[in-house]
Amino acid sequence: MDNKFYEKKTEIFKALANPVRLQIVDLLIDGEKCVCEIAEKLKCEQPHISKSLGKLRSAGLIKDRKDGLNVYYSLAICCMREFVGCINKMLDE
Amino acid sequence: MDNKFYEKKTEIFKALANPVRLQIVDLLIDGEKCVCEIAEKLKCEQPHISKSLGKLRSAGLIKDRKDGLNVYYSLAICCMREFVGCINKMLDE
DNA sequence: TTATTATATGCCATAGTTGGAATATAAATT
DNA sequence: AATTTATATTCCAACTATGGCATATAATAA
Repeated sequence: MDNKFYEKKTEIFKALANPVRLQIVDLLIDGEKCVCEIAEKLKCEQPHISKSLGKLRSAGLIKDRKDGLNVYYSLAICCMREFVGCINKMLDE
Repeated sequence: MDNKFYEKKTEIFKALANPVRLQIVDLLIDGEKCVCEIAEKLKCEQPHISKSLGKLRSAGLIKDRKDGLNVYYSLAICCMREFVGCINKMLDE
């Protein structure tokens, strides 16, 4: 199979392979949030959250919307909810 | 949320965050395969494939079945096929 | 027992990731 | 224009992953 395909796919899973970024995805499953809201809920430094969001965004998993001083992030792919749900169910066992 | 939950979940995505391991998952979507079969199809060294399978297995994504000298691996979670399908569709665009 | 075959493990240099602290940018307010 | 607030970027030391090669294990066959 083509290299580029698997490289892009790898980037997607790398973006998800971090506890803070997975928590961000879980927050966004409940609807769009701005950076400071996420930083506050996860009790993380703002630059850390900003970098985490950048990684998720450049992998194509989330999108952003600017409004004044705030930047709001939300999920960009449909199947995230289902897959995370399935993984959660698997982890329950 | 509890640390252990997100650590385990992170381990799952880390296991998937590698082009060779993603290719292995794609092969296993078509049915169980032994190590040498996978190594041959992916044109990789056997130790490399063996370590890759070990990582996928300890994350709980695949399971193994021994039969004589061979060890056959297959997918252990249901939703892998759907999620990979969705990611592939997303990458087409 | 010895040889063969399939698989797993250990070692290791290189490359990539992590998150903290300081700093930069950019929009809104005074 | 100066200040404030939200977000993004840079630098960097500590940590972790990567894959090649040699070697170990384990099952079968001769």
